[in-house]
Amino acid sequence: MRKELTPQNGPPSATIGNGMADPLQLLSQRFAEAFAALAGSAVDPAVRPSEHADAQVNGALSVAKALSRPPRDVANDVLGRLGDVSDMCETVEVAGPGFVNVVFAADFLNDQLRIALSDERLGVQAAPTSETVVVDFSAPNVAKEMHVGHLRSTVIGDALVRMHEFVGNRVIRENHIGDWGTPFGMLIEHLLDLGEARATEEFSVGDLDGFYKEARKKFEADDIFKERSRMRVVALQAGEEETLRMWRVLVAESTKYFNRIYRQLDVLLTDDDLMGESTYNDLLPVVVERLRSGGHLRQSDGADVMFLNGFTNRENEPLPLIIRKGDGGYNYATTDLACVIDRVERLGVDRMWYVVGAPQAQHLQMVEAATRAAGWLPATVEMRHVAFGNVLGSDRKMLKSRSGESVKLSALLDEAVERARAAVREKNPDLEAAAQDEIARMVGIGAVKYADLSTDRVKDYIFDWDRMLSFDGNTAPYLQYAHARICSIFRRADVARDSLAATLPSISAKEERTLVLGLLQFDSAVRDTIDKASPHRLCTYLYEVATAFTGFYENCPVLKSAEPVRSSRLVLCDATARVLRTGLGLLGIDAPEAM
RNA sequence: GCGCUCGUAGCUCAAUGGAUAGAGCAUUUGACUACGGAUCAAAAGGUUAGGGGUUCGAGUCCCUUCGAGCGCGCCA
Repeated sequence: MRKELTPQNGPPSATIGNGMADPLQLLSQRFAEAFAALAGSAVDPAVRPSEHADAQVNGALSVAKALSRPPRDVANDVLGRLGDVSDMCETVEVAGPGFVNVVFAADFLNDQLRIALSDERLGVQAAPTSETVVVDFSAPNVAKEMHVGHLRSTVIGDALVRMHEFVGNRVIRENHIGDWGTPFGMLIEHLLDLGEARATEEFSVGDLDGFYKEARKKFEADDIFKERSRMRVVALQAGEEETLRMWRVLVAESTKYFNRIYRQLDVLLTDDDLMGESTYNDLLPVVVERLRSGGHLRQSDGADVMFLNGFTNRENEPLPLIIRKGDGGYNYATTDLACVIDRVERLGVDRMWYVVGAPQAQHLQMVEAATRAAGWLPATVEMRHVAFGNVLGSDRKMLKSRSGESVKLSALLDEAVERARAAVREKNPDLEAAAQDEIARMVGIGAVKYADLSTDRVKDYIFDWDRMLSFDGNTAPYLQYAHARICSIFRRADVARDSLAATLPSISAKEERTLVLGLLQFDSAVRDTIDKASPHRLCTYLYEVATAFTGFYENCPVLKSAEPVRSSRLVLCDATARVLRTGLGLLGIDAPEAM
């Protein structure tokens, strides 16, 4: 069976988040003082990774302009005010038009690595204050198949949840499933026609699209059925008990199905995270009443609407946000407003992140504008659209199955595992069948997730089995392989990884220093990824670590080296494996110990 | 028509306003009886869609043209 679905970080403890930072940040702090002394005000030293050194400081160039002085003079002046940095730096020198190139002292890097390794979070600092973050993601529809369209929201949202939890924020996952609205009249009537037993069976084999399409077909072709459906919607909204019971059957069967997909995908979502549209029904009249009493509602073509500054329709007239339809019903905008009230007033959020496709941008902007205007969303609370692009086929059009339909998520994940299984069987035929299955699952699911997470989320990406399952390049299998290789070294060495706790790393070769410098930037990588809500930044970082490890592995023999080098290198191996495993874990991807 | 997003090597993708725009694949050349060959090294490949501007410095910011995708009143 699968492992349990708990996040990997334990509860905060005294041993984590102990204030260490990556070398570039520490360097930045030192330079900030020198720049402030020189310029008379706070200046960002602009410390960056460099191809010419371990780090470069760019601040002198921008300051020079303001001071009307030659940049190199300013850079030299800064160095003069820097004080003694020999504890940290081996060399500090002005280069080019006014850059300052810095090479760190090996002992300093050794120390920082030792500190990071004593921390179960590997140096990643806790959020300054623990914030309450709602992440709204996945959101499939009841009685409908989950398809590739749900992949990105689910995978990206899950990764962001894991990262927020990792840095100590209080995260509330919200799965805003589509469990209400006019289609339920037709779905319930179709359920009645089929009989519950048969309908339940259809759901359990995962053929939800068939169920939905049959209902839709009858609705369009059969006026009597259509009328029954309308009446059923009225009964549902009126809370008629038998109707509600059948509605619950539909929801329960659907969520069972969603959960199967979520376990298959290995994401954290459970029934506890369900916050369907129906959850907010009682709040909808409150939304209207508050807006009305606040003087925010206007009448337009019989509907209650809000007009918000800056939104116009195709005739260049003010574009309304429809709060209550002409027929008295509510639509999704009203529900989204209720969501904001719930999250702010009941949950006390600091941040709301909507992991929703890019086409919803205008809608979410209007929801934000409306709730800010109504005074429900304080300026201190962040509302952020974590937008993403489409999954495309090799033809650069929306990914479709051969028959032209959207691809079922379950079928796609099955295929991923099957393809991974074939690769594992071919490459490592000695593995036991059970191990092969488990590794195939980790590799196949990991490949799909990583392909989705490793490119800038706002862009479309092209879905390509061969590329995502390749062991070369920026892929999950490559990172997993690097991790498995390290585990193999320890098996051969017959050294327990935790026995190295007292061993101090000692950098000598340049490949070691490159690797260590990379490992020490885990903190920055994670926090930058959260700041930008861009998982691909963490992916790029992990790929760079794996690449640096490959360079180390090729040039720095581990097991063949004499002590104390051997032990020091084993520490670097252990550190790399921990960063890779933890980093992949933050993306929701497992790292097998052999593959 | 208005608005949003995107356009980087043959392909797929990176790149906090910083030095010579980086990777992988594919191509070409080479290395080693191997701490896991699922390897490594090297070469070649670019007017960052075009044009203008801001800046000491622009793939990145602003304007504009072209191209692609998506939104724009009672579905969600």
